[in-house]
Amino acid sequence: MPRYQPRQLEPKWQAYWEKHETFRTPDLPTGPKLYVLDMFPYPSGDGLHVGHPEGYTATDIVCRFERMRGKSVLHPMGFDAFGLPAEEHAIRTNTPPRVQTERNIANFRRQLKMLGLSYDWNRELATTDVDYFRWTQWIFTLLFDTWFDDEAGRGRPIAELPVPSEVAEQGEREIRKYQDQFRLAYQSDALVNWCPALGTVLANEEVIDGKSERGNHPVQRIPLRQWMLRITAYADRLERDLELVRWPDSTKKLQADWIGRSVGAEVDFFLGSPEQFSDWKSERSRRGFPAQPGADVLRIYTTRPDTLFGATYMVIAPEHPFVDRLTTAGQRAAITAYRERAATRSDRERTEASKAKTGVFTGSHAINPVNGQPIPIWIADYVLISYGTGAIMAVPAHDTRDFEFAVEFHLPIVAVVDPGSVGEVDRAKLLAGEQCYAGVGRAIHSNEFDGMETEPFKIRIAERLAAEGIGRRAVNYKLRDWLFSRQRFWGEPFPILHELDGAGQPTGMLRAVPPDQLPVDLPRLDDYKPHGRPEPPLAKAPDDWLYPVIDGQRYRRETNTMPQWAGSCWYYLRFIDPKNPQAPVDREKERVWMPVDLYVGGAEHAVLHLLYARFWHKVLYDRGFVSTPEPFARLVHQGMILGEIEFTGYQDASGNWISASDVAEDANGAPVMRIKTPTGGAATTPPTALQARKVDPEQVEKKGDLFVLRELPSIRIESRANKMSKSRGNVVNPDEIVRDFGADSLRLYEMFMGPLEQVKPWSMAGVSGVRGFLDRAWRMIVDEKLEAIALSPAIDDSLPSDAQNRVIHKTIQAVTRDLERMEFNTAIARMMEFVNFFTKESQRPRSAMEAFVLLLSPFAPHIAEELWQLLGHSQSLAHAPWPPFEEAYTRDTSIEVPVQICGKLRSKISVPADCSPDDLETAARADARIAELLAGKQIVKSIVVPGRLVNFVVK
RNA sequence: GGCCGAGUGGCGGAAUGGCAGACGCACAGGACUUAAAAUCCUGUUUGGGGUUACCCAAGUGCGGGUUCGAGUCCCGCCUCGGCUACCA
Repeated sequence: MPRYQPRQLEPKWQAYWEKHETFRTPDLPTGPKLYVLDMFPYPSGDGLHVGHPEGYTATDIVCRFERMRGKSVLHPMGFDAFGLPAEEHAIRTNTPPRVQTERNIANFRRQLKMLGLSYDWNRELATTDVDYFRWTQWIFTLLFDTWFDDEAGRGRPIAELPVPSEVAEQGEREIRKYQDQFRLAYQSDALVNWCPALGTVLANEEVIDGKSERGNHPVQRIPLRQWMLRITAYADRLERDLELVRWPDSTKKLQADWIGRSVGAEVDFFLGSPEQFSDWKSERSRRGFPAQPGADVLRIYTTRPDTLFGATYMVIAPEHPFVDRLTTAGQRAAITAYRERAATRSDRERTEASKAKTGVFTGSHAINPVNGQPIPIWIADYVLISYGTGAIMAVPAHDTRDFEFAVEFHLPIVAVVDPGSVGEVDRAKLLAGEQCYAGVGRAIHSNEFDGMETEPFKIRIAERLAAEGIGRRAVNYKLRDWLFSRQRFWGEPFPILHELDGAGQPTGMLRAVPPDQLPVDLPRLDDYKPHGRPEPPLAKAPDDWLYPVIDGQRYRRETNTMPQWAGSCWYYLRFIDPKNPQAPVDREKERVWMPVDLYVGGAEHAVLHLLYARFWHKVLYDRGFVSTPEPFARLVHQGMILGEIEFTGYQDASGNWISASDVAEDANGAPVMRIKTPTGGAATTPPTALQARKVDPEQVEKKGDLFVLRELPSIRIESRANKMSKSRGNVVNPDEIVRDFGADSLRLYEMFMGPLEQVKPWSMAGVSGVRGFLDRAWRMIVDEKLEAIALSPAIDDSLPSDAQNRVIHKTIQAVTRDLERMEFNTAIARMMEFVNFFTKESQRPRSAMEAFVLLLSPFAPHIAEELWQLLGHSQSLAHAPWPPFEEAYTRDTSIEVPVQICGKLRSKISVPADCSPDDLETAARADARIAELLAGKQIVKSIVVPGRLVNFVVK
């Protein structure tokens, strides 16, 4: 037999690990703890993708390595199993979504186990488990029970919310209504993205170009009662605490940009006549800036209060509540038409039309508070109702959007910032209103502020506005509250009850389901179809589910369900204590295991999942249920794995090759002839459609930087790796790789492809390459010529020679260091060098082979266990100590040092490793070749770097 | 448009500012074999020179700069990829 046969070996060891519970993690760590987490997968019907094992193998290697170094490792896996595909399947087949979901989970579990990942499967969970979502619901009730105390900067129980006495006097129901306005989970009538085809409302981030992310269906905006989570209350802390975590800078920046904190000022523009303006101003001076703007002003938000003198018009969002009031009779028809169009216009249409600004004059004016000038008020959809105050002052000279709008509608442009001599700005054009400049400079046309630099001016004018009661400093965030409800069946039901009156009508009073009555399980339905109305499928539930009676009071259950994000917001906590019936997680266990020390997952979750989870974590922290301010101490993103590199050529309808340099893409991304219009004018005929053809690598050759057809070198061929997709037919299935090469080869290849975080193309030849390495490693230890399994005759109990010791200890050192840095590809290269060396050795000491097997084991655990057993061990190596290296053997006694003349390599000398700089220089001068080249030259300078090089600078 | 990342042999990639191309793939030649597969050995950046050992020159997307010395640091571009998009 004994060739290396992963197909027999791998199931054997997987069964062994399972039987011996090799990777069971104790409830509490027995040594230094390490919590390593993968982003758990959505169990789709397609099964695992080769992208999954990339991150999973990386974390598995870290876990196996650290276990051997004595750490108590928590390494769990689960499934993010709510979601639309299962529900769509349920609708098609009229089976409960749970059925298909569990089938998919079983397949994912099988595939994950097939990879030999060292999870503690006793901790497995799915977000759809009733025992799990019971606590998701419990956390929702906690959000419902929490308000954000701005002064303390943290969430507190709603019972501690100060209630104004005039409210308290009106009794219990008024108090509850008052409290409802401050809860972190609240209801709101929001304009939502209603997708008729999916029968659900989507979050903004699930809508791409006006189409649903899933299915690409059209989306409309309609108002609907929705559950919202007040994530904006935590915006400041979510941004600030990014400092506490070791995450990629790019991800931190993405989150900070998404939160989008900006500091500026709110300013009130007077809506009365110029004659009343001075009265208004003096009244404001007396009474100060009101917390809520009255009807006599239009309140705007700006980050550039220094440009107030350049405000030549104002714009309010089409949805702004003042639109009706500000519209004059003559403008009414135009305004109404514009508002209707804006309401029905999808985001896609807005995007496409973004080149040209649109808007309508209301007929009204407001007065610029700094100079008393009346300026016109317009409505336009480039101003968003949901940001700031929904109204802006337009400063066309210093804001590109305002500039485009002003040019379009011939509005005045007044420059108030002198850029001085900034590179690309034409100062004369700016002053003439022909160019826009958004940068900083020195104030002009700003009365007594002329000459001030932008930054001090901002501070000065803010003080002035505050003193005069017409403005105040303000902070805004791009982040919006989180639209948290979905009109679907397959999600966590909200643990919320709507109180009903005697006639069965809602009273508007809410209560959370009491904790002892959780979970609220999903009811069985006759069918799972959405009805095309924005009313959730749960409204079709049987009455005994829908209308519970508690303490004699009849209620209607909330019929919305939570979005898929909910379950992934806290799963990392449940893994610590997955079976706890009393609490989401035991506090003592939480305290010792948290935070997650290493979290690995795709960069596509850089914003949403990671931001939502941090938000929930902070609420749990404020309420005393977790002990760390941040959940994920360190984050790493694995890079995407692309398909095999493909050569693509293009042909026209008659089969003539078209050079890739002459190919462009049309609006749909289809290849067409590039239109050459030397004058830059628009083409009159539509471009010729082309066919993309896969070209055999044999027919292609490299010419300079490009690839061309071998037969027809004038034809350029595209060479690139594409995203794996069903439609392209370049998806690699892990089942096939395991079948053909083995799980160890798949693991090893995914790590050997390149740095973990980089995007990399798949290559089947590469997989067989690492398989070749495992074959060689096997033959280094096993005698494969024999029928029975036996060690290679080269293996004995001798002590390693000096040369062997150097290889052994250098390899241990390098692999250990690379693992600590998560540089897996170079660690594998070092092990390959080890095998290349030792297969040439006729005497292979057992101790050396054992050290190698231990080094290999985190990467290729099955073959390593098998070899470990062959080397005479009866126990799994999973907890064997990591081999140490001896410093002395990692240093060579004699080293080769390059000698340069004027930075060019001219010779190499061999010297003792501890050679002094003086001796090194002497040895370099003594080298025959160097001496010859130095003869007759004057040495200007000698650079001697001990152990590295010698460089002579000569004239 | 903005932000982030990446450009090194035929390919994936390696290189604390110090010998560019480790390791693997692919390819070529050789050994073993009746033969093939498998395996083992040797070679492979480009151009030029030499009988061999070898020597010379150029070379990490492009153009500058810092330095004794730059794939690596700085400035300015180009190309590709990802994310994002009127946030006042």
